Amino acid sequence: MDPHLLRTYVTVARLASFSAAARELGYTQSAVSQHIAALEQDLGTPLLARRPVVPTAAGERLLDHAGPLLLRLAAARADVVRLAAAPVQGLTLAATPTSLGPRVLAALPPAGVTLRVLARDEVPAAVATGTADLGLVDGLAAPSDPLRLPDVAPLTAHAVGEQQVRVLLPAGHPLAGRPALRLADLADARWIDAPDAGLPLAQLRAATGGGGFRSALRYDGIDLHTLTALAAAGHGLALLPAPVADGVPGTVAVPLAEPRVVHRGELLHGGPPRGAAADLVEALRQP
Amino acid sequence: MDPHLLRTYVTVARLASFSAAARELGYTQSAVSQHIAALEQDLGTPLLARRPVVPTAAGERLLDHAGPLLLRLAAARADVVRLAAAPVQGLTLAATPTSLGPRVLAALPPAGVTLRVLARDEVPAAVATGTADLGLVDGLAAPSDPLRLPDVAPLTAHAVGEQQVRVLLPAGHPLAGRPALRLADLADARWIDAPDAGLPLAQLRAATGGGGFRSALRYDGIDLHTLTALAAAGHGLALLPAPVADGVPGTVAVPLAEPRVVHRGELLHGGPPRGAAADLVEALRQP
DNA sequence: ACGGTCCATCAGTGATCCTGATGGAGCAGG
DNA sequence: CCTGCTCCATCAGGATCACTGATGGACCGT
Repeated sequence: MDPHLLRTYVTVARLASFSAAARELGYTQSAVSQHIAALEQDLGTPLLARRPVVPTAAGERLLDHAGPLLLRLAAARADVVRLAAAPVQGLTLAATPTSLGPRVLAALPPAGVTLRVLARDEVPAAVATGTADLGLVDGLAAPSDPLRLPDVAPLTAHAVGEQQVRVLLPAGHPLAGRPALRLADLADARWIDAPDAGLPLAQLRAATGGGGFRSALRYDGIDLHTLTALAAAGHGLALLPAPVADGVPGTVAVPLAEPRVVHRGELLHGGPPRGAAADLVEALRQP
Repeated sequence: MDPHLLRTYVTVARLASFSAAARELGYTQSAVSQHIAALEQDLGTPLLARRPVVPTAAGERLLDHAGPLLLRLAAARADVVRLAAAPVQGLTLAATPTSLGPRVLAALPPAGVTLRVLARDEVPAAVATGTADLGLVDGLAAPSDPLRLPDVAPLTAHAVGEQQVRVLLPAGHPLAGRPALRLADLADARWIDAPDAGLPLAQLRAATGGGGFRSALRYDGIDLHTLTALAAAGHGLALLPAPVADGVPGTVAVPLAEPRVVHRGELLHGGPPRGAAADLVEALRQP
């Protein structure tokens, strides 16, 4: 199970074509065919049905493994090389949209920062593969409970702050006048499902133990302004950290009383941070 | 970064010797030397100091990655092969010592079961690599919260039961008469640190947010009888699921009132279970 | 000084991995 | 039915790679 073979396998499966994969990878079609044949012989089972090119059951299973595997491989390489390479100029920060609270923004150095806003799952990957020097992720968690992150590589996490959670209601909503809300009261409401922007409904369902939380609209983007505008227009409720939820025009942000969860931010890095990254880690570290 | 090179690298690092690694892997010393040289050239940095053979900083970092990486690779292979191979005769079950509650024991088929009791981290690895068909892990968690398991591979988990948590006190302990205990009251007590037997103190500290929980004795074994005997003899307190803690001679098992955690068991499997494994999954599945 | 051990290096060879060419299968159009 | 096209499998050949076995230099204990 050579990683090269694995890589050509996933591109063949993705493009559903041997020849297209060969073009993309810079091989001849012959080489790709041999790669797949070698993999199938090694594993003792067909992985792809030909004509049309579709993964078999075993092939599907291999696809589940191959992505994380290749990611980890890239992460290992990047992590080791990072130690050896010269300290980088500048600082690349990968962050989820809701993780950029005032405290982080204040601590950023005045120049030389590249900021890439990514979906929640992509941040650890970016840090692991060295695409970013540091990562900022956030999410709902019980107080002083670490976030559950996909472990693509051994990353170090520091808590950088916990913020209150607010329910974002359109201004005219019947519950808008309440001083606080319990999540159980809102199980029957319609929610915006925005997995990439930090609001996966599945997480809410898990937190409250099951039912409810129907989705009114699924938002696959990442932009928070759009998300709050959707909430203001009555397309569904949203659960957001206080600094993001407060002051959105046309909405009311009501604190969440129950369950006792907080919006927690964590700073990720691979090896020991160096240069500007080290300064930022030091500045943001929980006192 | 060929996995073969990675494999010889980890064995060289483990044995601190090129020649010993060559013997173990069935290579010549020359080949091992070339493997390491190839890796170092590929990554552009020395990984090992020679004479004595000790990993450099970059090498240490690579070691952190290599283990999980090779594990995942083996897991991917096993998972795919499992789908293709003939359904296994019998059933191999990997379990932590505390995970074998009465419900599980009752559901086991009357014959043909191989049971391997392993440390908590080794169970997912055993299931992923196909050493076991099914895995049973357990641990403390908030009610209806999934366990945090090392994700060596995409495994499927089913909850199989939640049990009350008891503090195991020696019979003469001053707190033995209490109807219930709060963990915060016990932060200053001495605990048995038994990471392999399912009682890692680090987990307790995390659950209560920090301090306390000094360790009186560290128990590296896996055997529960020894652990309860240690607790009875006053070598420290232990936190155990009710079915294990109740009825241990010379001890009193007091329910834990605060924090509200349960002892949760989960059943793990890789691909879709087949044969006897499928029956057991069906029988244990939470109704 | 001298074996002994250990790792690095080198030459040689068998295996491997590519490319380019060829062939068969399926498909659309005539 | 035949033809032209696309797609994948297979084959032959050549460059490259990965091993072995031999040799050499560095260090260690005697």
